[in-house]
Amino acid sequence: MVTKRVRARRGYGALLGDELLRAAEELLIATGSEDAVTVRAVAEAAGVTPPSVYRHFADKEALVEAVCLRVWTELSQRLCAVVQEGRDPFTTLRRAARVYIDFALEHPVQYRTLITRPATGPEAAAAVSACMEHFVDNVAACVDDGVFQGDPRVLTASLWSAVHGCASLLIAQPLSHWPADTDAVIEQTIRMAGFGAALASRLPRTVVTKDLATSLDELGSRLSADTGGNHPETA
Amino acid sequence: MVTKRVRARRGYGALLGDELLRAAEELLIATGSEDAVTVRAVAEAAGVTPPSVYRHFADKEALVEAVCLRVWTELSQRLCAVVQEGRDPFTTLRRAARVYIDFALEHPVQYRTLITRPATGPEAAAAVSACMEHFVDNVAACVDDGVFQGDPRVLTASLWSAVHGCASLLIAQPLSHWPADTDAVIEQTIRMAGFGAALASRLPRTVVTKDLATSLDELGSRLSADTGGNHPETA
DNA sequence: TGTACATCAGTGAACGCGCGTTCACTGATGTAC
DNA sequence: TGTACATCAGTGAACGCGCGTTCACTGATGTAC
Repeated sequence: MVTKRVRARRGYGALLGDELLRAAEELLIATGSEDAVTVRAVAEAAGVTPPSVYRHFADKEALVEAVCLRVWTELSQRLCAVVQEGRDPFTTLRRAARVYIDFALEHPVQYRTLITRPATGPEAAAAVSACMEHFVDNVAACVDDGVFQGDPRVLTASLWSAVHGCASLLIAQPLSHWPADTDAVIEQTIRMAGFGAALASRLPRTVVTKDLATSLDELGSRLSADTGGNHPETA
Repeated sequence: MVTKRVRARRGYGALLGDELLRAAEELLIATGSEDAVTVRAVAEAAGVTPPSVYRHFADKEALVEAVCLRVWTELSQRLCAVVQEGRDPFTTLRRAARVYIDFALEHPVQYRTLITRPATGPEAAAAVSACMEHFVDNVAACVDDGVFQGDPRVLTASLWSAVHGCASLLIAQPLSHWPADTDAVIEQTIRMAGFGAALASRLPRTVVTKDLATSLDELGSRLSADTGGNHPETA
């Protein structure tokens, strides 16, 4: 039982709306399960009785949708901030990927809830699209730069798959199946996706494994020499 | 209301166990939601009363776990079949990726349920590990072949991220944000992941976008010439 | 071949619970006169 | 400055529901004698 909330002054009733949203999100975090976010639990966490919730949200669905909207919006803002750092598109893309995964790992339950629930309301749908568009725009810029080739939306779908998949697996699956070094997995995934998207469109449908390996070795040493002899990270 | 089930002959009580499993899985498919799999609903679908379920499963949890085990086992078998086709490791890996994604899209709800729920029982955990190991073994073989470099478990984690992420996004997110051509997205993702894993470990930490693009262009035309002048798939 | 009986598959009714939601209400507070 | 009143934030009690689970039971069936 949480301390009872002091009733808002007249004209300030809307305050409870925010408090309910915060309470719902904290409940989600604390329990790790969307099922725990019940109207009753949220009301109690906010120090209020269940019917009060209905003064601010049409029903439970609207409450959960509002929570998701907050999270999508925050993610979207973070990605936007990355874009505004103004680096070249390829670097920006990799930075955005890292920010995306970090965000997901910082808010595992919220991320899972977001990505599982198709956004039902128009606002939430817009927030999802906004996230997506940050990636698409950046990928299109990579195509303009010549580093990627092909349909930006298809490329984005693949890149997003890798990034989302990495976050999703790290959240969902127990550590036992995974390498201990989470950071290495994230970095490897981002490099794989970025360079893979650049390379895949340039290769023929079938390649001989040995030829591929040899060509990649040559390419690697040439580019390493160009950048001052950095050695590839072959642990 | 489903037709009532004829009571099993004496000594054949275990039959109901299978029927309940099938009923539960069909319910999962039909409704698209794990929440719809209630003891009551499963019992009714099998033409039986709720208490009967407890003659075969300790509780609801055990029932759901058993359903998941079936699905993991089937996926594991399919991947095993791919490995046994006996192609070179890199090709096998790409085939396995395709089979994995196809399986997930054929069984979207089951796949989501599987990947969301950490396997609680020892049998299910073993089935998950088995799936994972198919990939790890194959990736290790690719390392032996020289096409990949680095820790097979880290490489596998990244490859699995891409493959799982592709399936997961296709299942979870509405079509609106996606390119219409699902098949193109899947193929692009698999190529990106495979070639990306091969390339990433060979590149220095930082590369100049322009140099990368030029080098990749050269590499692409050389490999295309080798295989008889196939043109890269730059739609 | 007949019959008593143990075993087994499945039932009917009920339990307590927590859920989302509704309804008529209370009592504080700002405002009009 | 005082007071009546409309408005507003939030309440208390209850509704019907479906859930997982338990319990004592029923009645068919194979088997031992």
